[in-house]
Amino acid sequence: MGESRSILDRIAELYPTMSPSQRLIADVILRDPESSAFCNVADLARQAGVSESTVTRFATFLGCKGFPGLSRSLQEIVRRRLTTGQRFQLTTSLGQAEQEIVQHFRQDVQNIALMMERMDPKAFVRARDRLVESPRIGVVCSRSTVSLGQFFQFYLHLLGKDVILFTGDPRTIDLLQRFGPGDVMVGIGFSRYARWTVEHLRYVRKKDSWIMVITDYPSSPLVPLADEAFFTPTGIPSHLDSLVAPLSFLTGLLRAVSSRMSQKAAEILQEMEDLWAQFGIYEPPSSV
Amino acid sequence: MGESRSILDRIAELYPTMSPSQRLIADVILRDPESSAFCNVADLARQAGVSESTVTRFATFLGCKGFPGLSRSLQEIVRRRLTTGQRFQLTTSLGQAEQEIVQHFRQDVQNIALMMERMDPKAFVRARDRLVESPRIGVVCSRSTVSLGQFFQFYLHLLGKDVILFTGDPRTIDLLQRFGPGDVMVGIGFSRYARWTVEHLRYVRKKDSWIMVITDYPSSPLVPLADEAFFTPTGIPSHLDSLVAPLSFLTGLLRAVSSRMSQKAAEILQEMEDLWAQFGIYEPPSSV
DNA sequence: ATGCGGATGAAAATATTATTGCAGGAGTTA
DNA sequence: TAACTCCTGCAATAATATTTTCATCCGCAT
Repeated sequence: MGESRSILDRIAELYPTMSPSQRLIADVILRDPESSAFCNVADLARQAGVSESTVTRFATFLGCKGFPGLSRSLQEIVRRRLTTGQRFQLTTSLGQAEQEIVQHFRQDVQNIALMMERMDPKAFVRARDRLVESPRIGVVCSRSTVSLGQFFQFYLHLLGKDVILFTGDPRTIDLLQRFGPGDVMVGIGFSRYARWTVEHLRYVRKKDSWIMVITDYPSSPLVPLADEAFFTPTGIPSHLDSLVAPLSFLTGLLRAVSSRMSQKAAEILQEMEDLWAQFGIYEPPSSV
Repeated sequence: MGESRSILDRIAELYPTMSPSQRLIADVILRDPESSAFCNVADLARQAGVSESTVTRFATFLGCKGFPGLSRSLQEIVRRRLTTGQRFQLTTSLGQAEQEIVQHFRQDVQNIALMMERMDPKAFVRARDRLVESPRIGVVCSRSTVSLGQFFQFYLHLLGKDVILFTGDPRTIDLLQRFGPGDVMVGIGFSRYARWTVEHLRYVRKKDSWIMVITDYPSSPLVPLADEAFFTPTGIPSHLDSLVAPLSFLTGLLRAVSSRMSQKAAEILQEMEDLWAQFGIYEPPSSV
């Protein structure tokens, strides 16, 4: 059954046995196989920063018939993607479990598409501007959506914002009192809305902070508490919601904020780099 | 140079003025532009049943810079088709900010699609089974990916699993020692891999636990430490990765696990319902 | 019929692209 | 440190692909 697998699998498989230069080439291809399919030896060599010889040797190393062989294999991938296309018609021989997972991914894509169609760009821009302007931002979430809140907080911190996460932890609840006019509160909650989230927002509402919520339906109890509401589908209601669409929304919002604050963001990031370096936060680029 | 229009339009436009042989070539291209993109002069000549000379003359006749020029134009089409999900052509009169955000969502969709197309269903099922069988599961993540780990942990808890989250908190590090053969460790990390995550996994590796990792590229330092690796794209490398595809993957995995454990999961959930009710976790369904 | 103009293909000429031989260099071991 | 092994890039070479040349053919008007 060896021949049914794609050249990409083969590259990944042989990756550990590759020389440094070969890995550079592998990286280029794996990062964007579709583009590589259009490259000739020179292009690939330039992108990988190695000589052309190394590229052709790489191709034979993979067991291809010279570079053209590798090229053809990559083109196969493009072809398959074009024909099976985005309809995800993966092989018919998939079992029950595989069918289900494909179904799941398809639904996530669907969710994002839906969210996109329903979103009001004006509202999005308004929310972005509020976030850009407000130095203090609160995030209310609980249970499964805490992960979303954490994600949001993490990146807002990188942008220099003061972000307080309210997840139901009694230790932080006192901080709620600080919020007032001019502050921004972000509420996140989906069907079977946690009571706690609602109550929190209800309190903040009285303090006249500006509230935006991310929820699933207009009938959500969060909506009447919000100055601006965004709707992101979470798929079939079950005990296991998909938070993919909301995460996509939050990421998009963060990017918009970041792009708006690009000057300041760049400065902060620069300082952060030093800090990270000093603490050795990141793995050094692959040795050898 | 009004290059905004596609070469296909130009071919159609000039069709009436073409000679019979040229029309033969045009037919071949128009019938399947994507395949033609990978043809050389000889291939195209053979398919159209004309000589090679006629093909090159055809290319210059179209105003292309020789046959390679035509080739490039066709490849452009393929590229566009690969990068823009055909469905979302609502690039109407949106402003700058709106363009960016639409672009972002589109990329997330693309990421999920890519992840799916590149995933090995067999590996997915293997991972699912490991998770189903193992009572103790560890999750290693840090910084931005903590949100993913939390999400994963939250739902595995609902499924009755013992899940320990290792995020770099020194207070939990001692729990690492508990892991051994038969246990499952899940590592999550993306480009500019946090050193901490890598070291953690390195330790666990020695203890013979089964390790699965979710990362972006085969060149990731997490891969050599793993028994099973899954690749999920995170979009353009920047300080702000999109964790949408990884989240989609994790959600899918959770659903698969849950569906596999349906009997037990249902029981646990039933008990949980009582618990939730007693604590009044959820907002009561709205009146009306 | 005959000569003319455009179109075409075979093949030579040219340009491009891929491969290989070779030497230098980095790392490793004795 | 010396000897060895691998890896790599340069440059020469080989292979392919593309373009051009040129002879021919076909239809058409004189």
